[in-house]
Amino acid sequence: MQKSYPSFRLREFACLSDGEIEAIRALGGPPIDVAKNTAIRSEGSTDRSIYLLTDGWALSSLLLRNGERQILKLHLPGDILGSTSMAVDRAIDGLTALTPVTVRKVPLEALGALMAKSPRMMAFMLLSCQKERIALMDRLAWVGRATAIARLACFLLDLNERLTLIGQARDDRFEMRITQEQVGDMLGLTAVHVNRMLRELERRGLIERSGSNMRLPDMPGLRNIAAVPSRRMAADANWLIEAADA
Amino acid sequence: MQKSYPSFRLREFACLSDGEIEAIRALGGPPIDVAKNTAIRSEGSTDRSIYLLTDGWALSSLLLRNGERQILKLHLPGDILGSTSMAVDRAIDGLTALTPVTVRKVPLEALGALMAKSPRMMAFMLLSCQKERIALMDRLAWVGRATAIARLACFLLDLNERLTLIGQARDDRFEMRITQEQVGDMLGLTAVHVNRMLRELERRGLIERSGSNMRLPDMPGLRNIAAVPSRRMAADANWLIEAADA
DNA sequence: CGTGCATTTGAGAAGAATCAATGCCCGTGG
DNA sequence: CCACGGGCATTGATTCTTCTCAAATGCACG
Repeated sequence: MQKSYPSFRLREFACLSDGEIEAIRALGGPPIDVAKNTAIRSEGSTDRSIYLLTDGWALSSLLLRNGERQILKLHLPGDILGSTSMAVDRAIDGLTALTPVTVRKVPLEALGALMAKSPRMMAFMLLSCQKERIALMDRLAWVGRATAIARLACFLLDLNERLTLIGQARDDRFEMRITQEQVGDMLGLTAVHVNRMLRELERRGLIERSGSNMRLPDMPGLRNIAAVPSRRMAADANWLIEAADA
Repeated sequence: MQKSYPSFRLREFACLSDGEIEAIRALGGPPIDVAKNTAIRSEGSTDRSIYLLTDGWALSSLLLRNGERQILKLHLPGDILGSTSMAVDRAIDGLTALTPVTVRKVPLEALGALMAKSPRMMAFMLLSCQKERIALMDRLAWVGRATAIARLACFLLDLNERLTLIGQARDDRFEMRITQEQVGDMLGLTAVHVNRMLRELERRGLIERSGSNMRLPDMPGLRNIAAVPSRRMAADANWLIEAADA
């Protein structure tokens, strides 16, 4: 249970110094605990703050007029939540705690001031935003052009990879802290169909489950089903960082 | 047929001065003409330049391993193409000319230098990136949680709105410079089904077509079918711009 | 030991894909 | 001028995937 904001995501472009990482951490207000299944910030809210997710899983979602909901992203510790809202006057996406969660709030003005002072900081935010955009592109491709079982395979592979990075998965084994209905809302499927496809993956020996524990015993098999190659972002940000330094 | 890069998109956050807009225009190299259905830049290419779309329609797409393709965005004149690739070492998305197209190429280094010199310029890129991210979120929601006919309604409303902004649509009337197959690749549908749903919309009096001309005679009706409310981004970017100025 | 949420299962319906033709428009070459 | 071919749109018949509705099971928790 780490209670200080983890730096995984901040280091991904290797462009921030330790001091800068400390500065971001310092931006965050006191830790706020949010109970499971509670809104951190609701959609349409005028609270355009950004939240640093210190601990627990959260999700960002969007409501449709027909009453359906699309989950935009499953957020893990170290993620920066709600940053899209900097471009509009009301929060685009709702933020909900999936598990008990700890966040630190960063007012937009504080972020603005830091970015103004440090061009590298702004460059980091820009690269980070582009990276989120890529993640969305990938998911749009899953949802638009892959079968239910392929989407599920993509989801599990992606989740495993992200959890491994933050030490919440080992040997392709992790805890699923998300319900099948929520997975459905991420992938554009119903809970019932998610269930059937999970059982199908299990039957084929591609996953193993016991309670909320998940294991991926056959990664090549899963990758084979998944429609898209997982992409690794070896980010070479020198073109921007060096310019910002000059 | 405008051949200088249009400034619609550059003005959307009201944060760039005329001089800055001129500076962006100046970044672009000589106009490059690209024939219809030709790649501007292919997926996976090491060319990480950015392209300013001066004239014509283009699209950004992603190939899946199963041979399918997901179209990520339909680009109109004034759009900035390919900027996601700044965060990775190979181009994420392929760029293709949908009609005869004119682009101006901006090397990443030139963009980096401009952004380093002008924090407002970088702020603009950041806000613009967030806005694209929102557009992707909306589309993920259409594709994930709306029926075929609702997706089509969303698409037509969105296209009409964007075309109106650049003067290529008047009185909800515009030219569709995209095939039904391509629309399908955007919305996660087959060309056949796109056709059926278009005819259904026509039958219900929600659209009128003759050749490639499209008219939307019943906007309220279309909006009623479309699942998501169209969002307008009244961007208040003062929190960032003023900070960058200080 | 209920109570409430999540998962599981079944049966049937609906939505969209697939397969296969046909028609239409338009540019090209004879 | 007209036949021809290619790309796109249209249509029908059929199949397949996924949803819907409904009910049962299991499980955690007070």
